[in-house]
Amino acid sequence: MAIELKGLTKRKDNYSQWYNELVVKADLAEQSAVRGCMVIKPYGYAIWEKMQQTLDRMFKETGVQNAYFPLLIPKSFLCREAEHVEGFAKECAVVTHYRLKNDPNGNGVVVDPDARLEEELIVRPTSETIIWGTYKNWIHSYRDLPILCNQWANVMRWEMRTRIFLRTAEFLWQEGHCAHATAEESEARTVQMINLYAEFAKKYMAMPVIKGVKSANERFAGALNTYTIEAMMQDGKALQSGTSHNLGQNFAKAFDVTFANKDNKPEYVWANSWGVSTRLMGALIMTHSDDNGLVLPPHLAPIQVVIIPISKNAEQLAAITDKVLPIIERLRELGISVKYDDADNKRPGFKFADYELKGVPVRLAIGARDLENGTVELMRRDTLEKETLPLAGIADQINTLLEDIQNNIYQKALKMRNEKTYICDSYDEFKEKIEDGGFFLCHWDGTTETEERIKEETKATIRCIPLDGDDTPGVCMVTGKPSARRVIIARNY
RNA sequence: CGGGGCGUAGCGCAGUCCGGUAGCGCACCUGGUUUGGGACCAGGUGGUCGCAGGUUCGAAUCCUGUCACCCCGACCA
Repeated sequence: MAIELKGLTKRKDNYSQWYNELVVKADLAEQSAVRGCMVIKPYGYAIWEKMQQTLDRMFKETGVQNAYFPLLIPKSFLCREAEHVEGFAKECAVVTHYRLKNDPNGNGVVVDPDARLEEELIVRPTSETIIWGTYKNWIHSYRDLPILCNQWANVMRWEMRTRIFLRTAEFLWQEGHCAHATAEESEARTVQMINLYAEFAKKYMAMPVIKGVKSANERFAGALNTYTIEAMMQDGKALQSGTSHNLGQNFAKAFDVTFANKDNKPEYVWANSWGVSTRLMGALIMTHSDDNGLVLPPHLAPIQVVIIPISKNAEQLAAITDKVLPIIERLRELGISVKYDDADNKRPGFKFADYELKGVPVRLAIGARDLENGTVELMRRDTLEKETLPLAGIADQINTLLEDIQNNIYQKALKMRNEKTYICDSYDEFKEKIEDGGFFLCHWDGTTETEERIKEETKATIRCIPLDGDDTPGVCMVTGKPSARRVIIARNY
């Protein structure tokens, strides 16, 4: 069943189809000519930049500095940590040659067989190995610690199936890599960063998340422990939105990174890594969008206010512009990004629909009627409510309204998640209800076998063992064995 | 890699069963009228029908091969 809704085609039985179309129509991104890769278009990138700037600031407030490490990783580096190779080996792009030459048969260029690399290079799927290969040279004494580095980079994972923003072959992300003198310090940093991500999700993305620990099955390859934030999309599926890994001494041992402690005894360094990616864009889209398109949280919207003049002729437009300019000036003083769209080649109705599709939080429309009355029409994107207000003081009102919208869409997302979160003690009931999506708080005996069985029978996985909330013990929903506390089980992207 | 689908103008599609001048809607260009929710009228541009073979007087259509892409699985952030 396909329903045409103001430019979007929403197929009720296929959420991802709808999502893909929204991405394209809101001018965020498109498929590239390269398999599984994505072109992020200017408007989409502007949102990503907002996220970047915010996160970057938050990182730096905790003492993290930015650095950059190579794109290409020698194959031998990747092999050093056994679990790590195992986890990533199956999805790596490999550079084998360094030169092309003209095809002797005249068909363009071919790889020059004489230019084979002695050691193949891997396009980084993540940078732990190259970074620990480098840190070895940076760390000699406890005085060199901690090292708190972050890099903004692209990585590549040759996924079998890709989905725009959620799982592309190449994606943009930040990856933080810290080296510490003690296990306690490293664990504290790991937790600090997952808390930071959760705060970012809540305050900026208006997206509620559940903080938790991954089960052994879902853990990062080479980590002792993986912390995660899990969000719920509108179709009830979970989306892992950020992770922070306590790597213990695994990478220090693999790359032989030791330091002299205060007693001049050698010790392996303690490590953690943490990252979020352009997947957050997917999360943003799938958390807030409605049938009219994107709904952007004001804190991340590249355009927070759009002003659309409605005029019959040039003189009228000039009169409107006169009224609008002071408003723009005041909005900018308040730090609000505003676009005055006085282009005369699109009609107002088109602009209304277009900015709704792009998720601009507040729209002002001003025409002849308003000129007479000294008013302006304001529409808020989250509720689509329209109101005619006096021009005087409108900018300051908008300032408050933006916060209101930010808060409202968070509450809306939270309400949605709460309504689709169930406490469930019966496996039969679980199997039935999981079909409609949602988070299920269930007791689990903590074994990989049970987790695998649930996955096989229901396609749902343990998203995380929550850090907060009800932690009373019980018995496993599947096996009846003892359970330490309820975990979150859901189908996921 | 398995199962299903699809490939025809920038986008969305019809035409394929039953071979006979390449079509429609949107977009785009020109002119005019319009402008408070995706404007209207008139005229116009644009396609070696995914690619390669084959059958035929003649192929988008039939046959063989091949390559993309999409959806569902397996894998994963």
